[in-house]
Amino acid sequence: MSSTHPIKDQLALLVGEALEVVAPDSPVSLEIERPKNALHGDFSSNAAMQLARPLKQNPRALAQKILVELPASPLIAKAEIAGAGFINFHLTPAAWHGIVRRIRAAGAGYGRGNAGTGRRVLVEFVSANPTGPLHVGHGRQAALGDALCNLFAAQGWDVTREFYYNDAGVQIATLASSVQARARGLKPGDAAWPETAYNGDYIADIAADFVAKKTVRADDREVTASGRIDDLDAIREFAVAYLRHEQDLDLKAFAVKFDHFYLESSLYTSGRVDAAVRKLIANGKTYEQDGALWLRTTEYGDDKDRVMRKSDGSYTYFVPDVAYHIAKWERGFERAINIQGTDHHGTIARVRAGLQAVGLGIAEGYPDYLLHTMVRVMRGGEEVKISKRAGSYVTLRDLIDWTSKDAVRFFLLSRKPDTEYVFDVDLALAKNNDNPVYYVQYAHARICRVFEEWGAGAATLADAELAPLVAVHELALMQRLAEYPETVAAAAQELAPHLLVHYLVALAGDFHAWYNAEKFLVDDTATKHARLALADACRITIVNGLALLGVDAPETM
RNA sequence: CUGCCCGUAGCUCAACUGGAUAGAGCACCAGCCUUCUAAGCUGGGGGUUACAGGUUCGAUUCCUGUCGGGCAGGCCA
Repeated sequence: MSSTHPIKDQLALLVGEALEVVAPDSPVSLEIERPKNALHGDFSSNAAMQLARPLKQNPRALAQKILVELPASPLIAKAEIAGAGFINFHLTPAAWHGIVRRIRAAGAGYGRGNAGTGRRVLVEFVSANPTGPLHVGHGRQAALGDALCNLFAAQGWDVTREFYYNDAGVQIATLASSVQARARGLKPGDAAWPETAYNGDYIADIAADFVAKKTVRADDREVTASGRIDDLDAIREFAVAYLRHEQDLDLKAFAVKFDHFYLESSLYTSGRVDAAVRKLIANGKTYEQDGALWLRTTEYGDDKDRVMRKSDGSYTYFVPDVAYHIAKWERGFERAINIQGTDHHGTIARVRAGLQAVGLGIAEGYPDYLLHTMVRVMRGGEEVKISKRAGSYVTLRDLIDWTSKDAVRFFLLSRKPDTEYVFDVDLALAKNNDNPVYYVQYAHARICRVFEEWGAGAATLADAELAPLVAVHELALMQRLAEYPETVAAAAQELAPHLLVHYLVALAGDFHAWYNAEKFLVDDTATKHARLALADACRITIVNGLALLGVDAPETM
């Protein structure tokens, strides 16, 4: 287990050397931990406790032997045995000063790793069908997906962002007939208004532009309206392009950019769906019953077999999904991550079963899924009601307009994806410490302001002596800064961007506490330079962390 | 009824994936004060980690059951 923590790594090496003498043949998982209680030092090792059983020795006695063999190091002020057999390390201030130098030398590279170097991952997210503007749930996906991509890229992965959608299914047919009804002058509530139609006002906008023969250009297509109201195909094409363009604007406002748009219909036209079905049949994983074709998904842990091809000859929705994921695999993505709402969790077993059943050697558990729950919106102390039937719902762009791209991103990333989130619009607008985005961005702005006041650039601090950094707030801040790389690594590995959000809030808290306790621009030059260097390291880390979340770090606020 | 997810301070959430006395922020209480950016700062009270068992040196974390909440359970997507 590599920790990626600069100081833990060095301590692990030291303990490892001692273990080679004390217990050369007993492999222990060398983990250096940070004790919760400050009295237990800066770091601890439980190696002696792990070895007690296999070596049949008292853990405290083992700890003593390890201590004796521990190489001397300028990092360690004191190492002692405590509790059941922990070895606790108390570090010298100089050990922490190395962090500041390391951060300032690495700059934008601080926190980057190489765990994914040479590996390709495809992240599929948003994937909204073009039937309306993006809503806040899509916003959560967009924030999660983009942050995850940034995190993987920071670990060296070759990342592709993909948006998958259907431009030809039942929902799209409904969209087309809704626009057609509007183009004919009908409104929701009229006797002739189709019962299943979408009622939103935006449908009328599309109809008006279609009649006016306008041209719309989306990121992946361009269509000019014919204006012929009886041509449902033409209406469908125009409406799809129109709403794709609307979604592009939503995504642009949210600063999310996709590498590819993948069409479900292309899986049919390219023959991929048929090929996948033939493969499943040839492998004996299917059977006919009641006029339908079934897939034996129970062979792969599903609780019942699933219909692939309905008795009317069309495929159920997960068949193209299987074909799509075969394509992902064949395109060379050893890893695929899908971000979806928890309401779709039923598809996971089916898609994975289909991928195993085709027998192409696709890794078990491919693809990964990151599921998220719904988002509710509070404004003025009341919940903003979302009613799809009435055609009124809070769009992603509403939320961005009411607050800001940064607030929406930060807030939507601040909770574990699988817990329900209530977005508080008033809190997102608050300019005080209750607002976590403000709190973090303000820490950055404060540092920038101090440097402006000082009047020279951070580069002039290259040779700054850091010995004056010994105050408790300074040590706490340096400890926090040292944890940044492993936080980024964990957030990527566990598909958990919220870990980085919590980290940044804590880092900002450490900074503000220090700022409140000490003045930086003091008369003593050595102290001043040391503090400015630490502030600069803090600034670099905040900028790097916010960038991974897709949040800006303004210099003034 | 079945499957998946969740349950931690009054509220919103953490807890480095099995470590030592479970931590922050709101809110509450008590002081302080306006300084490089101000809309505050410092301290304090607050917990049987839903409940009951189990696994082991050690459990918020892993296993079983119960209770409570969310989402699913279509030849819909």
